[in-house]
Amino acid sequence: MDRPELGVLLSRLLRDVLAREETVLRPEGLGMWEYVVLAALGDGDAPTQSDLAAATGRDKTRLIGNLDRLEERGLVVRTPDPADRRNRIVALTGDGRRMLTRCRAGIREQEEALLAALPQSQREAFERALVRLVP
Amino acid sequence: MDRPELGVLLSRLLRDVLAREETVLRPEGLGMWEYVVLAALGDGDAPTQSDLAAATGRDKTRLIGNLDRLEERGLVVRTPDPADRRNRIVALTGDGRRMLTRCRAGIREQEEALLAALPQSQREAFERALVRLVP
DNA sequence: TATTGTTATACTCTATAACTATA
DNA sequence: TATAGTTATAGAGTATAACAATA
Repeated sequence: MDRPELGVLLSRLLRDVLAREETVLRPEGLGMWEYVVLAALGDGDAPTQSDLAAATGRDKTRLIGNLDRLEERGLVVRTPDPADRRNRIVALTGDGRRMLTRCRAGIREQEEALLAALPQSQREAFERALVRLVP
Repeated sequence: MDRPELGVLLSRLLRDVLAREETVLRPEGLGMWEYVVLAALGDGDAPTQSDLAAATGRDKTRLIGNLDRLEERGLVVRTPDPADRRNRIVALTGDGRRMLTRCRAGIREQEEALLAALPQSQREAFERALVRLVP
């Protein structure tokens, strides 16, 4: 098949997807990485900041600013771990969970709009292939 | 279908693709953007630096460092446009074209290796969908 | 001594605004 | 005056190392 290189196609598509996500997140005053952090917390397995850094593929030092801002806004809380006082347990607040639910719905809508350009069978193959290719 | 968000899937896949490209480009001493510039020149339509900036979606000021380095290595030449002396025509040299051909072949190999994980029909649907989705 | 969270520093990219030479 | 190419400066994002508290 003759087509542009994967790097070119994927980077352009990703730019489009991120721009669509931003139209959802900006009205909520949420940055991209802040959303990623909320989403990781919503998925459960990220008790400490170290775990959270690993789960989001981010550096622990870059996480701190995001958590500071999210905590200021009352979307997450950091509480010292009684078992090991070096750790700080990060958790969503009620507001944080509602924010996450709202953003996820908006992003899902954006994805539907984007993928609507594909015939159904091609769309399914695309999604399956993506999941299979991702490391 | 229940799957991770497109942004997550695409950014991970793109990271993998770029890492594979780098294994091809690094031995040639070529940076990612330098390769992008060579590829745009190889595709023909990019006479002036302005055109080249537009074709690669890059800023004209960021292009300059890449062109400087490529010219030092003898992979491209910049010649003043006799018709409008403000313009500088950028063109591949013989070495530049050979470098491009070599890198393209290596990158194509890497893509084949990556896509080999997919059954043939799914792979074809994936590639068609990608091309259709890209803006 | 090793680890968690934090702060500080430096380095890379990028964006913006000036500057030149041509038109 | 406007444009192509260049240079310089400042800003964001990232990586690295050092630090305090705890184990």
